[in-house]
Amino acid sequence: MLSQKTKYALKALLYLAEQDVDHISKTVEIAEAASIPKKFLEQILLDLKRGHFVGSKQGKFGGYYLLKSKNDITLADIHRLFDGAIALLPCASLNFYERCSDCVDESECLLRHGLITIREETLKAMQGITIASLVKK
Amino acid sequence: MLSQKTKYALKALLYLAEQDVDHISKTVEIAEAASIPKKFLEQILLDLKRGHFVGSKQGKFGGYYLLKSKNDITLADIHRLFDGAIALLPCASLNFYERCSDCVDESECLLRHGLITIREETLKAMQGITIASLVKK
DNA sequence: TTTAAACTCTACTAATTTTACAGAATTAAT
DNA sequence: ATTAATTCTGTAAAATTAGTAGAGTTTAAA
Repeated sequence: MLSQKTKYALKALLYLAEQDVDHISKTVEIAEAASIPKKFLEQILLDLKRGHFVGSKQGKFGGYYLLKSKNDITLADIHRLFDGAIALLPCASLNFYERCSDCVDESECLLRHGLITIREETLKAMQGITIASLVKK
Repeated sequence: MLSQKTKYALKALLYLAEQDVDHISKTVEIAEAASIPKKFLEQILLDLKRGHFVGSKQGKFGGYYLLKSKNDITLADIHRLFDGAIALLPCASLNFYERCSDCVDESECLLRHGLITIREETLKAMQGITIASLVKK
């Protein structure tokens, strides 16, 4: 399941994607439109900025805007940024690989192969969902 | 990601699937073979029993055995039993449906449609992975 | 009928993660 | 200077997860 954070991040990105290009959205504006606690959203937008998905303008009349094209922001990207691995176990993950501490021989693990298959399929599906595809209905 | 509980449940089921039919496995035997804390495993096996995936024989020389065919136990089943919904949000779930509290109009929600697509695809993938398919390499 | 060896059940606890909130610092426009 | 915004760090409550404890129940066999 997605965490609230990821869900809020997606809703914020959707809001930004719906604005005119060059429009700069204040945090409070996004928070109200998308029903997100403002202080929590501040953190999320900072994370999105560090992930280079959004840009910001500081100071008075500042705010946030999409940095990447909405076609280039996928559900997989945002999931990885906030919730981490797509795979069901770290040992089956591409970007968050970690060995299982209780695993004697990874190549012998019956579970791992199946989980890699799942990861490949869900990843493909999640990469197919972009902010753009969500916005256009 | 899978919880430890789900991972342990799968490992326990894999162990049971590898035994001869009619063989009854003691909890301690499974725990040692699959590196699972015994007391934790007891709970897990009880849950698997309540889910009708395994059966048990009580008393001396008792233990656990597969109740369903290993072809009929899917990753989706076990995920649902221990970790709940396959979908990324409750509002996109079949078996664990719940309305989002912050959602004004569900039919208008841009996120939900995409998440339903994802759920359909991951569910199909997870239903394709059975204990049998995992055991036979 | 007693004992041993197993499952069954409920409750508890510790650690971790999630979900925020608070407030000071910084930046930029007027 | 002042105002209005982002930025940064730290804190805290709530929920979840992972695991432990211990008493109870069942069954087989001596």
